Amino acid sequence: MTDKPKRTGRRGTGGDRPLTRIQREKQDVILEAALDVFSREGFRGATIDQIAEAAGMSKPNLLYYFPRKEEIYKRLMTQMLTTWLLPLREIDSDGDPVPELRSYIRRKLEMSRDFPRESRLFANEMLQGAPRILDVLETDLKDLVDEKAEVLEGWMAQGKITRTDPYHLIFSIWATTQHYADFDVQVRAVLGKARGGEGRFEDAARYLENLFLFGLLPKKE
Amino acid sequence: MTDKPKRTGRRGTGGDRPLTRIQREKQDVILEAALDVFSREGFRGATIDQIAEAAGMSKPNLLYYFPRKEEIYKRLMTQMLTTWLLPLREIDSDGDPVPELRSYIRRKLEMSRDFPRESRLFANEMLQGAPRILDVLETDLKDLVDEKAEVLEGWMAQGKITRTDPYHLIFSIWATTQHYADFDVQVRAVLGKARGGEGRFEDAARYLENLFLFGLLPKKE
DNA sequence: CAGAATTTTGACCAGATGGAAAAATGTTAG
DNA sequence: CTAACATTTTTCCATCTGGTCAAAATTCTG
Repeated sequence: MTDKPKRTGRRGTGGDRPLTRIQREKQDVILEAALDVFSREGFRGATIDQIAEAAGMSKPNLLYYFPRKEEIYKRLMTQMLTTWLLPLREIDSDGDPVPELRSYIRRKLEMSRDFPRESRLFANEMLQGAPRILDVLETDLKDLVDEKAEVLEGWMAQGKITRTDPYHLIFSIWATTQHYADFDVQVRAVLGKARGGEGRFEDAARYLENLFLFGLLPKKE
Repeated sequence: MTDKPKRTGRRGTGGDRPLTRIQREKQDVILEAALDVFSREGFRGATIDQIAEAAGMSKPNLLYYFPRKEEIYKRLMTQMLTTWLLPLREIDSDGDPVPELRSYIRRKLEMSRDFPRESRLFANEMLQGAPRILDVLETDLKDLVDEKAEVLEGWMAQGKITRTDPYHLIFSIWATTQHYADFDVQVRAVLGKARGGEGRFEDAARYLENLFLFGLLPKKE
């Protein structure tokens, strides 16, 4: 009655055998295509057919690599979450507050520029109430933010930055930087052809740096 | 061959006759339910059945009032857009910059608190690339922002606020305030039970006011 | 109240959608 | 080269989805 180690599943990627070359390649192609579709349409709005077409393969073929839609989505989510939080992790409590914050903002803005689909994927999940990652938000993310909030509070106690709410400070950095990925259409539409080109990210970086450091009140000379 | 003014359509709301009481009531119920579903699932992700159930009526009955899904969505969009931009319109070029901006931020934050679904509906449309309202963004919205950007530039010229990019200034107010509606789950998850209650909006208001006025550098005494 | 108009329901339909099964084809280690 | 395994294609299916239609039920109006 003991199962021999012989493969029982005939599915491409179900077992524990190491992935073949083709499996690795195709999975990447699928995830890439899925990122496109999911980040635009959300989980419900995306269809396997759309993803398969974007990946250049047939639906059953795609389902050979990911047995169901949700698997693709989950993989994208976890993949994205780690890279997405990297900049926050990198904030160094031993560093100087101003350059640390400045480079955090810059890095987040660069992520919006270079990985807008990841940002939108995340935003889409949030809008839906984060049904599939709520637990991660409440544990891993919360822990990380708690930790960094303490760092910020330390800096405030030392008088290096002004005393303010560290959580909302983090929120405001997230909001302002991710805005350029999530609301990209709007940003372009409002800036128009003249200013909506690639330069918009440099403009945003300059503006945000100033905002976070000095606010809007004119400096008294 | 001339059509008599007699109703040709048998549909509830197709013609130009004034709406009956029931039509007005039911349309409101439907729009309310649709706001719930569309703001969570986006246009593609939402189904007529879901909306009908949320509205407490059968699908064909709902389709009697709105002949197709898209009609409901379009109505919600235009309805939302006007109220959504009200606070921006209300910025008064003759007012004092600081209280004007302060109250603009407060109003936008109140909208996130009181109309989070409208905010999410808008965000959802943005994420999808604004396929149905891109023209409005490029005309009405752009014009309005251009106008207000000029107001801001006037204030800057007078030295009342620091010289900075007025467009990105507006973006940053949008981003930070709408964040509390669109990313509500995340905000709650990170703040936890202790601080995630209703007080979070007051905290946010206090924080944002400070950020926009003074930035994060400590004030030199 | 009767007749007209409006509203609601139930049955139905065509196409989309997620997914299963099995046959056919390709790849690769011995 | 070939058997074992991996991949792809074809066919198929049940359910979901947007939407139609006629008949039944209800509401309004004179």
